[in-house]
Amino acid sequence: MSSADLLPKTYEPAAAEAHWLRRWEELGLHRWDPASPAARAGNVFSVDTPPPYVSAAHLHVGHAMSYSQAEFVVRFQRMRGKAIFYPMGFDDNGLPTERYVEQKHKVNKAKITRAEFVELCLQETRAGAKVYEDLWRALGLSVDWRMTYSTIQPRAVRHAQKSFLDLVRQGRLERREDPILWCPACATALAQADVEPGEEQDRPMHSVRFDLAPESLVGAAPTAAAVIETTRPELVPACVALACHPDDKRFAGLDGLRFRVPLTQLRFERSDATNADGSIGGAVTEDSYRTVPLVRDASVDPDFGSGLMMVCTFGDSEDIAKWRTHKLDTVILLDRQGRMVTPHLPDLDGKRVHVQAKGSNVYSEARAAAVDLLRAHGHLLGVRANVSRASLHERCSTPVEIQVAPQWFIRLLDLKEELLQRGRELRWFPDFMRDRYEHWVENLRWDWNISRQRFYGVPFPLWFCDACNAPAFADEASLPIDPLMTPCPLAHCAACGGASFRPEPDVMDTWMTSSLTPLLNANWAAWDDVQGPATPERDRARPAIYPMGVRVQAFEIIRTWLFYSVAKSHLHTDGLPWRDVMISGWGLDRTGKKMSKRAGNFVDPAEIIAKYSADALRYWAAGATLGHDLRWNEEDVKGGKRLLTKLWNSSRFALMYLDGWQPGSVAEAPTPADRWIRSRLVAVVHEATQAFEEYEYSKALRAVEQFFWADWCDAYLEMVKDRFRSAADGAVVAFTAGEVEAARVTLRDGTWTLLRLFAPVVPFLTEELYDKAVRPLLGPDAPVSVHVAAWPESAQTGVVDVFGGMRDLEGEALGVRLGELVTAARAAKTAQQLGGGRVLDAVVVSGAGWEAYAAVERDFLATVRGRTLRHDVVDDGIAVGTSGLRVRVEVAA
RNA sequence: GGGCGAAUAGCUCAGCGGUAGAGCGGUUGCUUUACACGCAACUGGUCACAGGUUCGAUCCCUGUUUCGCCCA
Repeated sequence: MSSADLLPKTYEPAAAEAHWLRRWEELGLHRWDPASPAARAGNVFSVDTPPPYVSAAHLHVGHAMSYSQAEFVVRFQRMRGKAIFYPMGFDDNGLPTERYVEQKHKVNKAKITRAEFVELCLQETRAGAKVYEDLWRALGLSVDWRMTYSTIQPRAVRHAQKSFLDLVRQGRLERREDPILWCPACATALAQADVEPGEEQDRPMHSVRFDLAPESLVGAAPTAAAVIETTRPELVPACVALACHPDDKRFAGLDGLRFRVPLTQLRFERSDATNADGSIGGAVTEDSYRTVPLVRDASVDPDFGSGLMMVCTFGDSEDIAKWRTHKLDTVILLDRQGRMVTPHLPDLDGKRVHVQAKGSNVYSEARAAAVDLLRAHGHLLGVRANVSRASLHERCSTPVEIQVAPQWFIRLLDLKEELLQRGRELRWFPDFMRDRYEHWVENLRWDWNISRQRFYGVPFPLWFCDACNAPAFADEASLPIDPLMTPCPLAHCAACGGASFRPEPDVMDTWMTSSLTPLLNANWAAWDDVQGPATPERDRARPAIYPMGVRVQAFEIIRTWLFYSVAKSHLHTDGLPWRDVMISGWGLDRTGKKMSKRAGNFVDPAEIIAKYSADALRYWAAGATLGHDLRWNEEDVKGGKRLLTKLWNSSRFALMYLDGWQPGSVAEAPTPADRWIRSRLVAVVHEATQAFEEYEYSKALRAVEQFFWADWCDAYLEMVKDRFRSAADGAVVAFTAGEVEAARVTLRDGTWTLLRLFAPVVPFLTEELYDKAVRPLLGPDAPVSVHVAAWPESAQTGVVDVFGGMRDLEGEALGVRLGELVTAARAAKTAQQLGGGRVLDAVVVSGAGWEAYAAVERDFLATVRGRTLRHDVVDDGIAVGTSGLRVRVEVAA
């Protein structure tokens, strides 16, 4: 059997991909091996890759894109000789999972125990993880699946709790009653990250008159009043100040005065009698107003409305800022379900701020009632149309409110400078992403609230004393622990001696755990454990991989996942979590919108893989410039499929001429064509290497693909065909044995190098070709897989290991001339409607300066299949580049 | 309102101080023993707009407009 028969005429991706997935697993190619020479030498590339929420079952090609992009670099680094630590994680705790389970199982939280609910969450988590893992495997992600972690597993819980206790020990944690973002529908505190801007909606602007308090009227015009504009009239009774810009002269006369808050004078006296309409009876009387001061604050826009602004507790974060700055009173009118608590205003009391009407969250029964009251008492001066956006809880689209409740906070605001410095120490790819981190940290205004009033998440390792409310923290050795299941080990409260405790019912913000993924991968919590050979691989302490090599993620979670991770590593290890950060863009649909399950514009990656192969999908993903979004375009996936076919066919072609070859029996004598393509390949190897080192996989692929298609296939393979023809087969040029040998060496080494260059992006096809076509040519020491073969440029020496590793500039110049001649002659053939295979009796070159082209005459004739070359003084034919030469072709009649 | 990014061929995108590039599409040939998922030759662009710097600007600077995103 000849070696050419080893390659079937067509490539069958489905069979090949399934085969190699199995085989790679058997070979353990992707396993982290701490005992490997590279790992011992500290030559490690470790990857902190995003643990996706597994519960949403919303996988689309955008996910396939971003995970593939990171993996291109992983495969490159593996070939560069690095010991790879590449685990996959799944984020399965927190609110998103709860919401998903609630919706899918129609859970009524009143009718289910906490334990039952958590079990449902775990069940969905396992099912979701399976879907993800199947896709990641099918995509060929070279993950060490033994290292998989989940953020709800005991090891992760232990890390999150240890992190908590460590921060308690450092004095970084505080329990405070603070204004916090709150979802009235989910009845929990939220992180800034859980909030998204809503659509623009009609939110009318109400003009409300505030009268001067009589005691302020001394010396002022008795009719003076202040007018504010607000979209939240129901919060008027919660007003604690009016504010204007410090330089606003219009209000100069009002400084130091106080204003009556509308509606606060009303008193409702409940009577036992019931009114005729069934409402609760009672008389409304008037009492004294609550009054508020005027404060001056630079954040007030003097051009907005009347220039005077109402500060209430709390409508938005601007209110909180002014409340803090000016140490204002606190008046809370909303309960945790978003209902008004105004016992003195029965028309308003108990009314909900947001009614979840179908497809709308605009209607507010509280607002309507408040407007009626304001109007009835003469405080409403007008209503004008206005559109604006509310901040919504991204999981349920309920407008977010602000509540005050005791929560655990990690103090971060005093660390801004240090955290900015950490951001500067990181290497950002692309670099401009650094700005997003800088601006986020600079504008940081709140400490990190890590409390969530939910069920499913990492419990806080502590109890409260029933007598004095002092916290009793769990011992670090007892982690992981759930205080709801385990009684407090203390007999008496350290603060007051009390003997009874209650568990902290809240759970931690999901980022509290996610921010630990670098430490979790390094198994930080186990660094001080005694470990033996029996310690399972996934539980081993791995301080050697920390800090990790690279964090991979999308840009929208720089302010959360990345920021919190940097903060945690700074606090726990006084260092960076990783050296590099690689920020990817989004997968967009064909109209340029972000792809998502919710929007219904997603493309299922499994279908695409089935239709075009995983390699083809990866090829599409490789088309996005790092950090930029990529539109879905099935044509580009087809382009990937075409590339696979082209690679397959060109390798078959090369192999055909290497059949039965005894290398080295003749000394090779490279022609200009050989010298040109060899030098070009050396240049491309270097270009691709540089690009991959900078995480510029798309640039690397472009360079390689451009070379492969245009230079290697269209040019060089055509140039070389004639060398393998005998005179009987119609050879037009007689090449020497040394020249034929040179072509064979070029075909072998070129093909081998191209497979290695393409391997990170299209791992299956290149492995199949390597195994069937190239490996037999490399002898007994051939690597077991193209993916553990040495990258053609050494990481240590920078030397390219193919064709002597040096550029041949003279050869490249000859190649350019050859190319110009070939193009002109082909144009001449096309003009005469001659096929490429048609043998020409003569090629006629005219013009001065032919001498410069003489060296490429034989390669030229061989390429265009011309028997003879003739010079002519008559200028005629197709121009050769800018040389002044012209070319025409002649065939026998 | 602030920030980041983008604006280049019909489409999707590279490029980025010195005569504008690729893929797809379109046109015309070619069934050439690797490949018709191909080959050859073509087609196609005031490089958003207005100023400025420069011998020279798609590229640098300033401003404007439009789009996307992040944050107020």
